[in-house]
Amino acid sequence: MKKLDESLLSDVPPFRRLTRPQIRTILDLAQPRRFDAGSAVFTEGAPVDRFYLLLDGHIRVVRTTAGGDQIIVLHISSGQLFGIGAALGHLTYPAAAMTAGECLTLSWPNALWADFTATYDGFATETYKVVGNRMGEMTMRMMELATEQVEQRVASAMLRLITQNGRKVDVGIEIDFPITRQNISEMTGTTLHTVSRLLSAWEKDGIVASERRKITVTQPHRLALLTGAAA
Amino acid sequence: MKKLDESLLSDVPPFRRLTRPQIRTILDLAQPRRFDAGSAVFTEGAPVDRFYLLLDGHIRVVRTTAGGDQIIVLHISSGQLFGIGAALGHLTYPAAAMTAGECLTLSWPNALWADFTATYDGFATETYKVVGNRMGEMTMRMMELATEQVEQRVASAMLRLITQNGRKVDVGIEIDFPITRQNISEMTGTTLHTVSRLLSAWEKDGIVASERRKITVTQPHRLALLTGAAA
DNA sequence: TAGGCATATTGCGCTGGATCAACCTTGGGA
DNA sequence: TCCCAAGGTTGATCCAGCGCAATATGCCTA
Repeated sequence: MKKLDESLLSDVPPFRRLTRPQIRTILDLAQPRRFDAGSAVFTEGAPVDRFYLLLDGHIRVVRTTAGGDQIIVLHISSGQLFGIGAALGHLTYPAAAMTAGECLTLSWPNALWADFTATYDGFATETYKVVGNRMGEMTMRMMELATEQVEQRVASAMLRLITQNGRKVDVGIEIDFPITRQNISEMTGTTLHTVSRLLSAWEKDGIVASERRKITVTQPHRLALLTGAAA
Repeated sequence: MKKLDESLLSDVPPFRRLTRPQIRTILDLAQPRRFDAGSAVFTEGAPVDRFYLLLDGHIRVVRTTAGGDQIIVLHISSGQLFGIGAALGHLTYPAAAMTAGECLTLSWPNALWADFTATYDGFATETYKVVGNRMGEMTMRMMELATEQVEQRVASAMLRLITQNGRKVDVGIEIDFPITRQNISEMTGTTLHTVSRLLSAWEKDGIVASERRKITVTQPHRLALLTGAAA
């Protein structure tokens, strides 16, 4: 196995304040791994034994209800830690991590979590900042689910996707990973049928352009209007 | 101001592993305060300057949407830390803390957070365990909002209330603080009308008994059936 | 004791969006 | 080259629960 380059971690917030030798040490302890599109990095309920860093690709954090419905709790984009149950006292993962497209990860055994936080200044702080942000996003989602109409929720979800996972292309901003109507319905608490109808309508209005498993937002500002301007 | 007794903190998870002298030190740094029912300990968007411990009473963590709707994110019961934006890198409180009934709090300036976590073994770990639990509860709520019918959501919310904030009385389990139909609707993303109808129906069936601002669950197991047995 | 406000109840009509159903399109594998 | 499974579209129907409205009731203040 060839050595990992230190530059991999130098831009990742939790590691940003570290020296090259420190990063070298951490990399040498890491287990790199590649995942195919649509596979599970870990599953809901599995024992928390490692924590992960997403080097490349996109990951969906997914929970399944007793009734069998899946919902997408959040998306992880490259450069973020995930599966950090160790930091929150979880014994089992509360959700599954599914790859959206091919992914590269690093991971470390749980036992190293305490070492990292104790040894590397800023590691804990930066990590918990991420946790804080995710909690903030989750409360936003809760508020939307509780108070907004489906169209507004879907518009909000799409805006969040292009903000966090967008890639600029000539006709607008494209969601950086394969995504289906079904996926969007799992993010917004609706059905793929309704999402399909909304996207069709928006496409007719020139707000979005979509192909199979791919969505591009051509007029983000108009999408933003749909978000809350109905009031 | 009279001295606070050390026994106040000896049963609170984050402080449980500490010695008496350590607790003495922490108490001497704390600012105690009493709040009337229905007042705000802090408001959404206010700068995070202190973190709090609820000694007695109950607190609702509340966010308000752009459209003016309030939603209740979670409830804090006595013995829990809250307003711990300091631990998550928040500069402003992402939600307001409203008292449900009279409350007693201790609070410390943010600057002490780093001291506490560094000095007192287990303080950080225990605290982040609480954060982990709250995240878990939030994802549960999101799943319910996204996939379940109103009746199931309200039943789940009521069960959660009596589990976390219930007091055993002779006829059943009573919610330990004043709560209105409106409050419940703000927890479940519905209207006070629908909640009122549901409670009326349940009362007729002998599942709950309610007075103004007070609800007692007389048959928790039947409520649990309503939660998911509809499938 | 009266007045006023917060809380709760209940009826009615309407509609957003789920459900059911049929069919189309695309791309990858044999 | 053909097949077929995954993904997407669109029409028709139905109903849970929201919005609106009117009324009731307990509680606090003066």
